Amino acid sequence: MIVVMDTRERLIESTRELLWERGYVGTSPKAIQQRSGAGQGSMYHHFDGKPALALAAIGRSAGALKAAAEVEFARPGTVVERVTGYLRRERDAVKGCPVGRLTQDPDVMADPRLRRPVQDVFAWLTDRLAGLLAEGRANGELDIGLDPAATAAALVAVVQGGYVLARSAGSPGIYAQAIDGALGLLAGHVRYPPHPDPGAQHPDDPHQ
Amino acid sequence: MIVVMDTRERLIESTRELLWERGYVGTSPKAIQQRSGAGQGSMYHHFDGKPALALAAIGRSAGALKAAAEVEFARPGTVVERVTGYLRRERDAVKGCPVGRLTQDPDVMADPRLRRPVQDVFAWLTDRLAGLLAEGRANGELDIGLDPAATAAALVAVVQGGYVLARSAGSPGIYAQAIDGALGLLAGHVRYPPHPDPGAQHPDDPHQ
DNA sequence: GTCTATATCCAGATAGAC
DNA sequence: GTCTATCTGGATATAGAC
Repeated sequence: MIVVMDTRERLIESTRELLWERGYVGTSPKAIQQRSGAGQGSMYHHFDGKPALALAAIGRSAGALKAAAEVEFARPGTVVERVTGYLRRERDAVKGCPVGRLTQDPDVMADPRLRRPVQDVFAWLTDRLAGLLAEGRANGELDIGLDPAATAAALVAVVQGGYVLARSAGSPGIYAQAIDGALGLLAGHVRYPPHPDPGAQHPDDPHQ
Repeated sequence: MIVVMDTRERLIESTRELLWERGYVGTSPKAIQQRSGAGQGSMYHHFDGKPALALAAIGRSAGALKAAAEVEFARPGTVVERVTGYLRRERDAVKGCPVGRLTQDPDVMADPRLRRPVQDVFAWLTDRLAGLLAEGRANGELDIGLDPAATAAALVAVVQGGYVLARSAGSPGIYAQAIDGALGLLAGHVRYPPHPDPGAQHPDDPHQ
């Protein structure tokens, strides 16, 4: 299947890539034009300027992050399996997180409109994960003493910090190690089996 | 005590602050001159150019990070107490990590000389922490099943990722929560008491 | 919608006087 | 050591023709 992108679409995708690779401060209109193949006039026809283009690109990256996480969270399986799926999801660790890296961009953080999608997606992510952990605590899978909100924040932080370590090392090994460490720590709070939940399909217990 | 810095010193410190606040790409020679109070000619007399100035500033930030961590690691007390001290050390979470933020700077990562101190300090930090955790495992304080290297990577990642979350939220609460979560997870692997170590002074057991 | 021309300002220096 | 002058190029647009 060949997907032909129109100019507007190519501008947004090129901006997304450049924000990921070089950040907002490090991305120039000229670089966006060259990568997208659009001319000067064409770019300013479709978008007011660099901030408007960045807003479209950032919104899209935040949406993609949310969707990719939700895929893992919504899988069948125990809470621990789904959390593990999220943490072990394939990522290009050395490339870093397209949303997380924006928190280091002073001009993004200074502009409320650019900052909003970044703030919102991390708030959503930690809340969603906290809900999942609370579910695991309620069904007996996880220790009653485990704080869902704090644990969720820690797990999201391990992913974001894992990117930092992988970039500093220039290789993804330390990212995988950090995830392993987090799962090893979590394992100390897992109790089997979870209580059966009539509303859920469990792969090991498919009511056959 | 009044400390008078000479021009060279003010240039390095100003660069350090600007790299922290705005990154390498976002920091211009002019901004450095204005903050340091040095003129154009003065700056280029003391340093070859922006990369040379950044190298001095980054080396200093990396050294400061290492020294601050070592203060916590070298305190008296159990391994868990010292790891807790490191994690709970006062940090301006919203400002972020002066070294970690450089991993998002494409021009820093692309220059081996600028990148080296960043890479080295994170490698040192995870190794140092892994050694401490191995010590805790050996003296019976920590579960035998705990992987020191992976756990160390996870804990360093929680700190770095906590900064990302705090910056995204614009407030330090989520950073503290992530640290709490990590310590809560670690608590599931702590066994008391540690074996007595004749070479160490323990505050709860001071051989009085 | 896309193109080219033009404009202003800043980045990042170099040169030489003092 | 510090100052001012000067330079090349890129960032970030705006204007108007096609």
